[in-house]
Amino acid sequence: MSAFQRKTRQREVILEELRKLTSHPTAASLYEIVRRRLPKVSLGTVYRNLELLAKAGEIQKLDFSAGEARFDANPQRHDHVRCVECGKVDDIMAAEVDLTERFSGRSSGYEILTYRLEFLGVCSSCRSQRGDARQDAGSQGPSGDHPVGRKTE
Amino acid sequence: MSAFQRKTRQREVILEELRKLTSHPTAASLYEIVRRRLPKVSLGTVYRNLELLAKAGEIQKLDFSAGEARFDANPQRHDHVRCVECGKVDDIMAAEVDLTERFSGRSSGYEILTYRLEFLGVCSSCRSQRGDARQDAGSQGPSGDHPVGRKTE
DNA sequence: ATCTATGCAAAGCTTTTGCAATCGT
DNA sequence: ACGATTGCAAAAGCTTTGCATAGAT
Repeated sequence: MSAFQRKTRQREVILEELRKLTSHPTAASLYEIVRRRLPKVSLGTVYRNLELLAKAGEIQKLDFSAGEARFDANPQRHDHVRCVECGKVDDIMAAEVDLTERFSGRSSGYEILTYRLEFLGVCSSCRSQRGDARQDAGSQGPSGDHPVGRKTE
Repeated sequence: MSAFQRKTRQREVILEELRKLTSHPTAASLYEIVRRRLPKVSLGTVYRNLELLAKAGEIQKLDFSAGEARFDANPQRHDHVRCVECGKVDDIMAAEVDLTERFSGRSSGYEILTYRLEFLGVCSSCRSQRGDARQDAGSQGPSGDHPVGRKTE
């Protein structure tokens, strides 16, 4: 199930260096670090390997917006679900408790201001197109009816 | 404390149109919509106003990664805290329950695969620099300067 | 009459990609 | 030897910005 067909020095070093860090580096900063061991490596290779490693489940890519930013007329903090296939984003009410307080209690050293919670999944529309049969509660149904505060109007 | 000094037709229409939508549009798609009412509007103006509106708290910008993606050597799902001042990202253990199940129970129409939870706050290092005095014992050790932070905002 | 906000276009950034050369198997 | 992977550089998004002008107060 590996996504790689060949083992390369570049990928090996990229993974090794990333594992040494607890700082969640960007591709560019990891590139600078990897370059100290492989001066000839290219930024493109770093990007390609990070992508492959993430797909293989070896590492994790942290990026919510997946390219473009989106805007929500509702300024209130609330949660979202994003369809990983079509990119659609819906509002949801996921946590009935405010997670801010829950985490603020711990001595993290951070003064918590807010948080963002986003679920990733497949919407009913994409599931049916995929032939996955099951498709409960209408297409936009439940998520369509303003689950989150004032959006009405 | 409005962030705007003048009221303009462009901003008015942008906000109006965004409020009509439940689809969390991107700047580009909102631009297309606004253009139907203001054919001469520019994409730059849409970006500028969305930014202003978000800063003013009228709307919300949905984008976690704030530009660059970050990579985490730990492939396991876990939560993060991001310092809104220096951009540093730390791992945390925020929820002891798996939120996937919690949300999957509801008929959202989505087949939930996973989720991302990110807290936003101010790290102890930035707080002290800011003269905010208080700075409790962080569990992260020397939360000094990672080679990561950059122009996060 | 000010001076902010706009339109237009160019520039900036991060990320992706085409292609010939390289290197793992 | 085959072809996946690389390095290089150009290209491709998305977003920001400089500048002269329009427009709000």
